[in-house]
Amino acid sequence: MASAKSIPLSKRPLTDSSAEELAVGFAALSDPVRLRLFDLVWRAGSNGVCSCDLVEPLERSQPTISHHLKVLREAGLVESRREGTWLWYSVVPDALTSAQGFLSR
Amino acid sequence: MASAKSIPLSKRPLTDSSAEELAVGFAALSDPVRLRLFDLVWRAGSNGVCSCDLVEPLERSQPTISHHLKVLREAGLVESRREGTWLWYSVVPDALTSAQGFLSR
DNA sequence: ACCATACATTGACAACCATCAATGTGCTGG
DNA sequence: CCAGCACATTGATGGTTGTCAATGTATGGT
Repeated sequence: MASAKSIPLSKRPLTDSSAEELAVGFAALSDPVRLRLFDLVWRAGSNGVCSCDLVEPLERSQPTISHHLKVLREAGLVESRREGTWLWYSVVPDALTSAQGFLSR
Repeated sequence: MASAKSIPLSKRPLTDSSAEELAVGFAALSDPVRLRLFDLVWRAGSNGVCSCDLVEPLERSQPTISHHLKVLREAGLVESRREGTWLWYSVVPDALTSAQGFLSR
């Protein structure tokens, strides 16, 4: 007999939970300011970028940038490392793999 | 002299307008219900799927599904074709290429 | 003409979001 | 210990969003 489990994962529709997980990632990238923010962090590579260098190019207040970085962090897209007074942000490795997997099928 | 124009596009940070365009696409995919909706339409292939078959599996009211389909349509991700009383939805070809391009660098 | 079906639109409401000024916290140098 | 810098948090505000009940519109059959 053919049970539901015999259907390959890729042939089954999105489960509620994986849709939820993917949506969190996409939501983090759904704001233009946050996208440019993520782009700047990404370009900085593994060294990362000091958040003090992110306020001016995005033309937003410091609290607003801090808020967006928090959203990106809680979505698991970026992480931060202390360096004295400064915080250096970098992209979490493989943070985008599930999104990439969904978009390219 | 080296002008800004000599820098390759891929090496320059996201412009405001392309960030806006990408954000619209990601925003359309930032809701779990809408993601599953898009997934179902996608799986239907070029034939498309009747929207009457999308209400029940997503456990939302008909107006809610209609609303989400409108969001996906206005984001340029899906399109609809009339077939008598029914509307058949399908994914717009190349709708995801810019998003894919951004995510895989 | 009438009715049923498929889908869209409206209106309303609670929840969420982007933004900033003001304030708080933690670190460093003197 | 204090002054200054980097960054986070709070509170407030105007705008947006997901949802549904009610209603509207279009199409097809009888």
